[in-house]
Amino acid sequence: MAEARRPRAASEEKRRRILDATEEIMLKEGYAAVSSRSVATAVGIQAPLVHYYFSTLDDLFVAVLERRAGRNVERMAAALLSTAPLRAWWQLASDRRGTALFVELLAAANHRPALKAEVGAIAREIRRMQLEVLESVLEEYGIDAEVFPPALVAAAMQGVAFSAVQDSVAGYDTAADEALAAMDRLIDRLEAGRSN
Amino acid sequence: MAEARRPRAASEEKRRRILDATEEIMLKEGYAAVSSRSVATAVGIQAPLVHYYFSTLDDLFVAVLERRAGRNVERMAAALLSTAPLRAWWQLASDRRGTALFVELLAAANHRPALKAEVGAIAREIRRMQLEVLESVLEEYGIDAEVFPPALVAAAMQGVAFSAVQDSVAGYDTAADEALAAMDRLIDRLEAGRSN
DNA sequence: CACGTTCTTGAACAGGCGTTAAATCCAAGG
DNA sequence: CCTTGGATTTAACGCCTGTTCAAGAACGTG
Repeated sequence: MAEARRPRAASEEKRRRILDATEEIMLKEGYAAVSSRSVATAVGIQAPLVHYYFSTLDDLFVAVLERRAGRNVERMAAALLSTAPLRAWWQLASDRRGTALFVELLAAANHRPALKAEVGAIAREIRRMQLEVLESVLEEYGIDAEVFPPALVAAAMQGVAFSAVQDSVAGYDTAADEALAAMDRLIDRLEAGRSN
Repeated sequence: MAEARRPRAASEEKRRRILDATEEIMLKEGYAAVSSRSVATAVGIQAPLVHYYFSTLDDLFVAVLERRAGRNVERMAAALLSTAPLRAWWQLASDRRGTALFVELLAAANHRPALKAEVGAIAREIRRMQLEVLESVLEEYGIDAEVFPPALVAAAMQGVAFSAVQDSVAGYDTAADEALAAMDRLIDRLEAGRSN
């Protein structure tokens, strides 16, 4: 029995290029513009080759999400363990490219069950990590957990980032940059006054 | 020159039914599922008739947004003038159906310039109203405008509602209902402690 | 009833879609 | 050098798309 031959060096690289191109298209033209042909053109290959690497478009979307999410779960875990958890978390949450992509994935997930399941699993995992840390750390920040329970703080971090970044990226004139700056200052204040 | 004849009574009704069907499709299958044929089928007419009422799909999307937004601008204006502005605002912002539709419109706007312009105009108008009221009312609520300036409060109201409602509607298990409940209590507390 | 407008349809165009099957290319192993 | 098998392409399938055009139906008015 012959040894399993290793795939060519170029093939893992090609997977990466396909995922990169898909992200780019989602950001520039929306998730609905993602098709085997549009992705293929962007990469410089033929459409069926996309299906060779990702047999259906659902698989492709899920792969885009998983690559992003895998990195983000790690980063969030590291952020929450850092010496300034709120600041590190906020920096992650307010990433512009990530947020823009998130809007598309969220909307796409609404009518792609496989993607929706994956989004749900990742969202739950990340929130679980956040809540766990907040349980023990809110007090150090001097935040009254009666008034601002972990679930609300987590929703606020996520929500403010989402709302302001989305408006800022899209160019909607809603004082979004002012809100982002104020949030920066608020986080600074909280980190400075942290008791531990 | 003959007097301009009024359009038939049924035709305004048909416009409404087309817009209703479009909203329904956006909610159930996403904005990408909106097509002249899918809308026509839902209404029980032929595809070209959709174009008779809304000559392009862009026009249709913009009309959906405008109908919603028109109502919402009025409601928000009324809310901000009410005796409990934050509570009324929060009730509006946390509307489930409106939020779900908003995700779709936001994503659709990212690659439909005409829609994007309209979203921008409406977002700016609503935010302007909110900021104006917050300028004068934050103090009454005992909120330090140095720490929580109007822009941040507005982004937070919008963001928390968006984040929690979206997760709740999609069924993502992220303690969203807990966050919504906590926000309700927070608003209650603020309204109760209002000095005016 | 006849006219003119409004509303509605049937048919068609050119193009894009996801996906499959078969054929071809090409590099490495024996 | 020739076989093997992964990587890639060409061709094709049936279907859906936005939109236009011309024809027809339904209706209010003179």
